[in-house]
Amino acid sequence: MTDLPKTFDPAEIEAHWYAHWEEKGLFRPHRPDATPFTIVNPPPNVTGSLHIGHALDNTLQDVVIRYERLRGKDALWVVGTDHAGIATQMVVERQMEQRQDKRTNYTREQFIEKVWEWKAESGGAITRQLRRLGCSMDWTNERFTMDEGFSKAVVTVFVELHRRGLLYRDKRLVNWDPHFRSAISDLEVETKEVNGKFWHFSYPLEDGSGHISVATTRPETMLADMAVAVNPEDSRYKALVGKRVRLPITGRLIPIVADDHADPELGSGAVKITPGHDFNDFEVGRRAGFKAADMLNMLDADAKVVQTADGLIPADYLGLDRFDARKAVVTAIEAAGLLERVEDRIIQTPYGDRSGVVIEPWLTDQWYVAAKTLAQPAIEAVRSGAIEIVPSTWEKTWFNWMENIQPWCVSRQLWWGHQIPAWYDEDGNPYVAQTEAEAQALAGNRKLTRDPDVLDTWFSSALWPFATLGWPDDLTHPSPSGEGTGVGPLGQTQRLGQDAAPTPRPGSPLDRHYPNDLLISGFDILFFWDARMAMQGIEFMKDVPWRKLYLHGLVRAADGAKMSKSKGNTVDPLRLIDRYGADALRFFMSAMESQGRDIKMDEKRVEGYRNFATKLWNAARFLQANGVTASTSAHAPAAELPVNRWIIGEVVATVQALDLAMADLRFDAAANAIYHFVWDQFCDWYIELGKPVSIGEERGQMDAETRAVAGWAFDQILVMLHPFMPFITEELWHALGERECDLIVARWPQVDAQSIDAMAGQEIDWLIRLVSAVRAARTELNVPPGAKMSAHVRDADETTRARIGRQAGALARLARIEALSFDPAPAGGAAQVVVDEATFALPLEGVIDLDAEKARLAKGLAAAEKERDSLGNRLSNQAFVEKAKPEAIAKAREDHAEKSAEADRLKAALDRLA
RNA sequence: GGGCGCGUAGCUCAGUGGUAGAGCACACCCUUCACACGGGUGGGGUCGUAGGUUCAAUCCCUACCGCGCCCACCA
Repeated sequence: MTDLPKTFDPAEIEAHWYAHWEEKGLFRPHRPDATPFTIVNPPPNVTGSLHIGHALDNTLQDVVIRYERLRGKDALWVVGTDHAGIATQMVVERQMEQRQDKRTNYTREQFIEKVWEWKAESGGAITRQLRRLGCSMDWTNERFTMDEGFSKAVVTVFVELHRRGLLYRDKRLVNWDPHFRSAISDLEVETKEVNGKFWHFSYPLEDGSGHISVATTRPETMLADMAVAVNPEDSRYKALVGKRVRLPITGRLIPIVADDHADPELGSGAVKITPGHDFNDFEVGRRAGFKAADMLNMLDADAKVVQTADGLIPADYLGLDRFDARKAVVTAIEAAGLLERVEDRIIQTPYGDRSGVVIEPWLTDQWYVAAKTLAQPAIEAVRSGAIEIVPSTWEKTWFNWMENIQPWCVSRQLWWGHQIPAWYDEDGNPYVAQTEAEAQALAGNRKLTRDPDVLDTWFSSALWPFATLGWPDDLTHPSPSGEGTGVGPLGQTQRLGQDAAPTPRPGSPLDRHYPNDLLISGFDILFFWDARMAMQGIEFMKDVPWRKLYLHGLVRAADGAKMSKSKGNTVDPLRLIDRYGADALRFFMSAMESQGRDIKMDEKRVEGYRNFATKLWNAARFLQANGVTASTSAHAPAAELPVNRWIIGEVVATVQALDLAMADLRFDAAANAIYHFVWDQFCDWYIELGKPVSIGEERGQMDAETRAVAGWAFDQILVMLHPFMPFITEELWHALGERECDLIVARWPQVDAQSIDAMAGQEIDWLIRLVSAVRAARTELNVPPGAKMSAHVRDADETTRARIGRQAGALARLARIEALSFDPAPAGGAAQVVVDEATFALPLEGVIDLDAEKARLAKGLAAAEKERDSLGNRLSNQAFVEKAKPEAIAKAREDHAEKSAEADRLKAALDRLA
């Protein structure tokens, strides 16, 4: 136990205690017999650095995990980083560019080696930053989505999904990102509204009998048009169905088909069909009888024009960028006199969320997950309550997305990531297996080549809740697909019987910690990550990944705008930590988190919580100076003094409030409960009431009982506050005495409602109201703060007389009332204070401004009368008395009587002044 | 086109079927022996608008006005 320095330096404390906790293994104390409690951290990108959203997300998780750890659970917070396919490859490629180097100067193996080197040197900065925030993760089992065990899980899942028919290769339109030259999933496409044009073309009929008008926002695609569609009900065009159109520029002959997709209200009612470059047209094309393989493609991976299979695109178009091709097509159509008109129009345009370039629907072979099948049990899990979503408003969003889910494209044309475990023979038949040897076994002596693609990063992170816990090795039989199983090109499977479904090895981490108890995530990754974890978790573990899903909002800039690097309005959490301390930032995040709503950044408020930390610090200094030390018992010490019995009850009430708030994941309510207890009860009243009485010039001693109770109450404060402010509380915990354990693994206060003493509570409540009322009167009458006064009490009942006797010292110190008598006040002016049944007269002869005092009393009287009359009116309302709940009537009667009496006393006091 | 959320004190936000709270800001007072990153006192809101339900609405319902977000193939 050391004396606390006068000033509180968060930086020093934070570094010291974090290192201490981690070295001693206190983030994951050995508690094999305790109830497990598990959270997995959303693995941040290995390229990432801590932004304000991480600060919120991780603070909330740490609050929960520390709370559960203090409550004695076997609390596990799984941590690791994500290999972040595109993001990481971008970072390394950008570095290469700076050295006049590029990825394609290397073989795939060499490049991947470079990425691993990058990771070893620069990756994972965020894990150090999470430590600065105070996050108590289990670093001893830190994972990476491409570490050996995790990779095994990914391959196993891929092979197994394929074996179950839930993952397949298909040729269809994908969202193609020409910048990355890769397919991306629907979720990675952002639709934006941009100013565009609507071009109306006139297509000549083959037989020369006229023209048909079509309109498009993407003229260049006409080079690959394969039909014109009209609505079958559209009488204008019925006669034309079955005729053919001679396309301008290419001269291709294409049919006019009937299809419901054509909207008679829109444009001319006829629509050009480009099955190879438009999702709608693809479907129309299929209905018109085209096979996917026959759909014309006119773009390459860079979105430059290439020759279609029929060879009809004129040579001067080949190699043009898609936007140049657009201009060229329009120019040519116009020159041919076939451009009817051009309209300005707002167009919904798809962009790649990472590349920012316009996405091209492109016909390729990709791997798809049968999301629709996997979604069904995930829908059911929420519907049945197996997963509870908090706040529940998100359930609808969950259902809506899951119910309309499309096949999930999981292959990416990148180098960095989990390479797809599929091999092709010379005829392009795929063999999916865990290893090349197994694939070869399936293929016989055909020569195999491995699929060069990698998996969508979210495919692997979807496995996070179980693959970090030892899956699949900790299953009763390690490989769920068994030895040498796989699927050949014709889909022959060696399916295991349902009875052979592997289960977690009893007692293994997988067994103990799956399902996780809770997932905390931002709603921005609800579909990307949360939903996919639910789908994969249920499929492979036969149980939900987590019992509860808590979704929080975004941290916004002070003006309410979304923070983004491009806008330059980001707030760096590390700067806030430097300036105010991690505890203050964490408390801010907790106190502002009211179930899912966005949080607006308010630095003044962070500062306020830094001030709160300082307040706590100084309270500890005061206690220390008065010989208060660590309590020796978890239970409240025996106490006789009302003030001590009162604070014990207040501690218990605060624990109850906190437990309630935490059970509901009301972080704001929890933070506010402990904040107000510390500041408004403990510091403002308890410490003041417990201050030793000065005897003459000598400083008095705090009595032994109060020292014991203060020590105990402060200990409970430190424990309760620890989840929110781990650093300062740990520091003070040790500053106040020798401890058996560190605070991080201390014991959460045990609630004992018996400790609440109602009598003592009422007495201190009375005392607080009396002191406050006297102070208010003094201030309003401009009585000098230091002036000591006497008081004459009238109408005091036995209880009040007894309280006055016990609390004389407190009244002297806090209200500056030195002498109290039950004799009538002497003649002359006096301020009068009414508390309950008693009236306190404070003689101020010569000093008092009688008019001011009259005005003061009149104001109080008016307020009391107003409430009295309002309640009176309610009570005299027949309808109220007949229909209101009995409790409400009783309450109104009680309040009415109270207010009436108060008004009467104030009136009497006022009369005495007249 | 669907879905969700928000509009409460100057600002940022809680909240409850019985005439409203916090933090900051503001005003006045206080260098009182833990703390001026403090203490004390105080001012400030017809709880977006209009209807409805109810004995009673800021809280429930409806419509409207404003703001934000998500999803969706209108060429």
